[in-house]
Amino acid sequence: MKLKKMEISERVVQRLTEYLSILKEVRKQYNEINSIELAKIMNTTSAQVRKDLSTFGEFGVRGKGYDIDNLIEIITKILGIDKINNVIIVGHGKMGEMLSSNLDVLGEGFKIVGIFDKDKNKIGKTAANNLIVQDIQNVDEFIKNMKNNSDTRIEMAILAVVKEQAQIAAEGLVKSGISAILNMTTYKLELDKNIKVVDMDISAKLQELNFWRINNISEKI
Amino acid sequence: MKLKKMEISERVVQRLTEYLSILKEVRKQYNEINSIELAKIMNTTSAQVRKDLSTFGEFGVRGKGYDIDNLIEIITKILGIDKINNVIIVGHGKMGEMLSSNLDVLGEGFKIVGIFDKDKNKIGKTAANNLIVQDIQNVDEFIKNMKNNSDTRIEMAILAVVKEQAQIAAEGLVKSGISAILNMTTYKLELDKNIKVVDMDISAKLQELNFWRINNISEKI
DNA sequence: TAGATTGTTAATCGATTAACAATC
DNA sequence: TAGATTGTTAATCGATTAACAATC
Repeated sequence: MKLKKMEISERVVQRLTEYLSILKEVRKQYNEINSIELAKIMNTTSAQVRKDLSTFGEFGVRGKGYDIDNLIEIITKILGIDKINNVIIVGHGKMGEMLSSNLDVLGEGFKIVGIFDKDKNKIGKTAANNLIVQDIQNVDEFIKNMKNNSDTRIEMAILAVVKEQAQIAAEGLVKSGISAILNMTTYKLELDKNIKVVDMDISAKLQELNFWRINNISEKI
Repeated sequence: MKLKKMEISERVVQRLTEYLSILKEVRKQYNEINSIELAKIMNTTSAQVRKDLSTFGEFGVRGKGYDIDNLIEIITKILGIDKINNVIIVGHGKMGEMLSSNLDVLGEGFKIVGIFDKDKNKIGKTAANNLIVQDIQNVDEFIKNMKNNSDTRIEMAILAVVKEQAQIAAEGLVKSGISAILNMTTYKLELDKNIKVVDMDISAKLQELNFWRINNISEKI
């Protein structure tokens, strides 16, 4: 799939993940959908739906709409979750445990292939997904051993350490070859700009929500 | 604090939560900061920092910059986390358990005052934070009993049920008086527009991250 | 006062939307 | 063909940034 490089905005990618989730839901009842119906569920305009999708190609049929299965397949490919992407979990506290024990939370397309912690009491224990928690000191060797086979290669990490360890842990991961980090800590990582970081901060989201609640003004969409 | 209603964008509020997190970190070393330094950590421009802050008032000193403690206090107030906001957790699976056992995850300003589930095996058990898991059928009574005292009133819920139950559970909460929901499910809730919803979808964030990784283009800031 | 940095205006940039030709 | 809905262009709207007067 060819993407017009540098021309895709963060917003479009975010909406793409929303479209996918909605389409999977709607598919339970329907085979087809048009931009007007999809826009309604998304709380946006049909023009935006069509524009977003047309960023990646022509997937609709004029006069008819979109085939839902087709759209699901295409978005799945665009997001790279048509194949399994290996992920390691770094930090096996409450958050890390939730991730390794909750089979559904990562969704399709991702597989946890390693769990690391620095706590001697946790190292060696078997997590709910049957992986053994490894010493964070061995993460470099682990990643490098896996990197020569595209099926085992690891480029993504979920960072679930305590805030205080976030920066140093992230730097170590980058040195070992990790190029994408889902940052579950509240620490704002400062890394080389070719490293992709997406932040996932529950307390920040709660703060946002609270702001809108107490100010009782409608969020712009 | 007076806000110019309807004139605050979602982006500004999101950045406000980031400023707060960064300022708390920087405060460990410094007392003051200027818009240039703050912008550098935020990966944005000093103009944006000043514009964002000036949305809410004049907090800086010309020629000097901002007093960090002062800024922290102000943002804390704007986000309404200078007081305790009561929250209930609905759904006590892996995600709900993580939330009720991880003391830090909600951050300051929020307090879990109730945990609800519909699973008979969970109801009556004591969670890690010493609250007893209650039958979801009692949530309406619980919320209504609390609502006449501003210290006990509950307006926020964290929705951590399985996707299939999300819509129906959310509708119930709204009927009981909940006006703000942090939605941890992948289901796109459809509720009255005066109900505030913030989505927190780990799989969606992973998908986003994966997109940027495989396309290796820089996200716009 | 001179130097520095804010707060704000105006210019720019980018994202959303309306409108419509293309076409199923 | 007539009706419907896409894909895309052009217009609009909103957010970001540059620039600078205000002022500490």
